Amino acid sequence: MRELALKIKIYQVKVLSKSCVYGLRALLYIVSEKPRGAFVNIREISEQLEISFHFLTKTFQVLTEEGMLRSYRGPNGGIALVKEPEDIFLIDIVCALDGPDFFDKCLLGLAGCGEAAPCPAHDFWISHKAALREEFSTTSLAKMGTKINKEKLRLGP
Amino acid sequence: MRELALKIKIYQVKVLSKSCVYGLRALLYIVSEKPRGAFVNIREISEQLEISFHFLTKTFQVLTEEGMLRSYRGPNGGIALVKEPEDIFLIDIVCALDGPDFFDKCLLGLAGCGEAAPCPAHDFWISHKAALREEFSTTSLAKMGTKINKEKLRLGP
DNA sequence: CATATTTAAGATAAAATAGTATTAAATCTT
DNA sequence: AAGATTTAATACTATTTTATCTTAAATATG
Repeated sequence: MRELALKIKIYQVKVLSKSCVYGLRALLYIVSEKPRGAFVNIREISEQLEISFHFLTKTFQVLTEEGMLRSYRGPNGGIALVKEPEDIFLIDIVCALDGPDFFDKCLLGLAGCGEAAPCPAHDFWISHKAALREEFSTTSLAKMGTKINKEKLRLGP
Repeated sequence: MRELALKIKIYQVKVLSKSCVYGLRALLYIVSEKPRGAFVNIREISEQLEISFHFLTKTFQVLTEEGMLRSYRGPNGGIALVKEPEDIFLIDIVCALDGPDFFDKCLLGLAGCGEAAPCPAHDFWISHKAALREEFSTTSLAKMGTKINKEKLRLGP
């Protein structure tokens, strides 16, 4: 009897890490659903967005270390935004969770790629990444929160 | 004596997988350095671009399975492009190695995100990913090869 | 003060990705 | 035909990312 080999390939292209995506969704949830400066229960967020509680907790810990969130233990505790939503931009969250060089490095991963010694993809890639960086740098949590409520956009399943 | 804990965080944002980047660089090397249709020694490529020989071999195997390359064993063997460099586009390589949905899915990873039920990032993300897809779809290996030679662009260290 | 609630921190496990090594098969050269 | 060269295929190891679990610390409440 011959064996039938079936190979299935799972494709995945990453742009942002899971941690980063969870962080973005969670903060968008907070600004769109909760009053300003309120401490929000992590468990509630994890249930609403169907994200693992412990994983989300660790993600928030990074943001707390970075000074973006403050945390409060005990009953009615949780996490809260330190700054006003107008002053927090998407890029801040991405930088905190995925590093400062988001869309800022060579597509081909060559060290020192730049005007002086460009890789073949340099000039078309640089224009797109600059545009994306601009977009992320100028879009605040407040703006997104308003948009989410007005257009009834979804953050979870 | 107290212990001094030093935590170093390595940041990495992935756009393309290593395998995909290696594949792109390798094929660009072939079209910019070698005569058309020639069989190119994998070892040579790996040494020129400083990529692990075995890893590159595995990457080429995928491209061979996909029908983009043909391979030839034995002395003076190697791999060669099946189609003309004019007819191979960057997106073909990316699709073969990183999957067909490059820049084609929701930034926040929400299944079914689209016009009907968009996530908050949908409309600004969609325009950029469309532009990138367009760029990758219309840039051929031949075009890149010419450009690399004319502008003396680099593919390795 | 005791207890319940909640985040913090660390340990561990699972999954995905990247890299290495070994053996087999095909082809050329002599 | 024998041996050398080179890709193919498989197995193994290491690293990184993601996810889970457990314990500790802080806080509020009765």
